[in-house]
Amino acid sequence: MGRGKIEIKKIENPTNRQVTYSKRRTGIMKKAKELTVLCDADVSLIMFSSTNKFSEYCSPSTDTKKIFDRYQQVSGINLWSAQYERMQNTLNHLKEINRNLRKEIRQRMGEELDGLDFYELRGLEQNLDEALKVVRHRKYHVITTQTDTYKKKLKNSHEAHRNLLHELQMKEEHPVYGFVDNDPTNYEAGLALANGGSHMYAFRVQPTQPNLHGMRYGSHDLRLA
Amino acid sequence: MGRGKIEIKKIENPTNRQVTYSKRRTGIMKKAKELTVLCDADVSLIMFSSTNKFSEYCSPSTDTKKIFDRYQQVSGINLWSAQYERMQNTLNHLKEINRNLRKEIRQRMGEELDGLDFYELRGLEQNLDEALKVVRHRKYHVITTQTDTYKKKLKNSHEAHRNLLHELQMKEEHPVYGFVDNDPTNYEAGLALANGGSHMYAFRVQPTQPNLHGMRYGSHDLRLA
DNA sequence: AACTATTCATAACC
DNA sequence: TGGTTATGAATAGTT
Repeated sequence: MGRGKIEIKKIENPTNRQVTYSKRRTGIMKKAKELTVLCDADVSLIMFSSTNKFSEYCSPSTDTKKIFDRYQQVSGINLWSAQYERMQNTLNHLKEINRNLRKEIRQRMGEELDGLDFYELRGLEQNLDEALKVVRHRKYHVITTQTDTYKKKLKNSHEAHRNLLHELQMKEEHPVYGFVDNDPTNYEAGLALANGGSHMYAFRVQPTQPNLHGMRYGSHDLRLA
Repeated sequence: MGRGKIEIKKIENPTNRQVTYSKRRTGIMKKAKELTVLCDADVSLIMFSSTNKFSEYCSPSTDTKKIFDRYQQVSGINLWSAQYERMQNTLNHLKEINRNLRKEIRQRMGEELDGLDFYELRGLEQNLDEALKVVRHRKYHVITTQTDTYKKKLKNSHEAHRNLLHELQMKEEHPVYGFVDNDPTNYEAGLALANGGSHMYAFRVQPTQPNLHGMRYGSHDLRLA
């Protein structure tokens, strides 16, 4: 299709090559467009000339990235750089660690003990025993500290109340008696008064069944493992 | 270029469309090849028909992946960013879960309890307590089972030994006495004999300090967290 | 899938 | 590069 038939082999003259590239590039692009329109196809055409000049055509209905994604799915070839694989490995490694962590937690909850030999069981038992002691200690510490805190708050509250009454008494000359509970041992009731409600129930040790569903323990998101 | 000029618009007849697609596909592929050879260019051509049939051409000197990498560099568009981001998110999510799992384990070991309130501590305590019971029970079960197993092994060993002696006695007429320990309660010593060594030490409960470094508990790979 | 009349792309030239 | 044109290639419609 030209003034003469040509052999399909590399054009050695760089200028000619460039000219031909230019002309044929527009030609193939036109073909790509026509294919897109006539046949309702998705086409991606990427070209680099021998001088590394870049041109592309892509169907208007999509974009190059989408074509690549489809290409990946269809060809099964993973186009991604090594980084992708590295990430995938990291991901799998994390999942593996995750599985192990979950297993350890389950074992620490007394589940899935079948795989453990005597020594592991003994180690786990000792570990749990130690932990239990520490947790108990901590629990007592917390309840004691909080009790102290509330005692102090109560004391402050009493004082504030007293001062307020005193002020009122002074300013309005309307003394109000029989209102303040001065028993310093009844701090729970005093606190309820100070905080304006039954907030203190939160600190009463309730003799309920162990409700671990409400606890964080053993309730992690399992979707990704 | 056919029996008549056609308008460049979607061919509504699906059969015609498919035929045209097929013809033009080979045409454009030929063009791509020619461009590659004549002009020493790198070309990637990807097509999806309206029926999602996939075909591609790529210059032999390179491959689609390389073309995509070059495309990325030249166009500045990061084709993987979305996927990459998704993976990154998954990764972060996993890491987060991982952190939480580790934290839970540490708390189950009696560490890092500062953030827990009274109820959480009480829940943890109860949970540990339950687990401890189960683990203890399992430990006893294991030691009992293994003791039984070894008792049986010992018994078999004794029997085998006796039979052997008996055979020797019968065949060679050289009776050997004073060699067999027939006390069935001394199964540990008997087993040591049967197994040819001090293997049974492994089942003596040693009064050592809890050596948790040797245990799996709390010794996970922390590099990725 | 093959044929062919026709249109189209383009090689050589400017 | 861009335009012109003779020529071969591609292909629409048909079988």
